[in-house]
Amino acid sequence: MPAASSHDFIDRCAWAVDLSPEQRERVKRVTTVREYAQGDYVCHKGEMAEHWLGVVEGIVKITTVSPSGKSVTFTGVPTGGWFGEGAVLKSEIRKYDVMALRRSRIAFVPRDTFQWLLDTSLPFTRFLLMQFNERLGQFIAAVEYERLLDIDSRVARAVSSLFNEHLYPSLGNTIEISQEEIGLLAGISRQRANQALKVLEQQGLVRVDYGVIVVLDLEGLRQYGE
DNA sequence: TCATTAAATTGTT
DNA sequence: AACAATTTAATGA
Repeated sequence: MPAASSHDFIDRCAWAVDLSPEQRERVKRVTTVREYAQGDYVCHKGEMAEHWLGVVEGIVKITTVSPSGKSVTFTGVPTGGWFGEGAVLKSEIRKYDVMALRRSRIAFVPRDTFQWLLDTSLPFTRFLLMQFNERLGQFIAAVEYERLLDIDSRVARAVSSLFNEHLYPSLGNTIEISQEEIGLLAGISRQRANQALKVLEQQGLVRVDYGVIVVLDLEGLRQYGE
């Protein structure tokens, strides 16, 4: 079914540029793409991980349930981001839930192909190492942000975590995201997201346009509230 | 290119 | 949650 042209997004992935034509061909052949509506779950905690997942278009959020029972967002993953490598690598179950914040298309790379790339491509292995390192950084930031009760700070974190030049290189300093989606991401109401974004805009950290957020001071955004 | 309209998003209560 | 205002995108003259 998948004509080569329908999987062109593979060519634009940072981890694919250094693959051999044969490797890329195999990836394109076995990769499937599924579409999800807003609010749909891409995968659930506890499921066996059979695929490495990429956001072809849209945005998803990765959440876990804290011991106290409340849902806490680990991070959002925008277009161009890949996730789920941890569970695939170790043939484990998913450690989190993944929900689409808007209509999104998700790519599924089968586990055996993922393993094969790891075995045969040094550039791919390097990419994965980088990805793990960046995610570790995000995790550390998330642990700190857990104790931040201030809503404005949490929104600042949620937005700044979307801007990572290694994990999501295609993003630049602008992201198309509505305030409702910010609310979903940060676990707050759209109204409160609107309020928080105004505060951040007044501080000169972001510019809020129609359906768009432009980051003016990424470092300031990351450190906001500390 | 401009005007009209519908849909999405934002501002406010 | 509801409503009004604003912006965008699509349509057709």
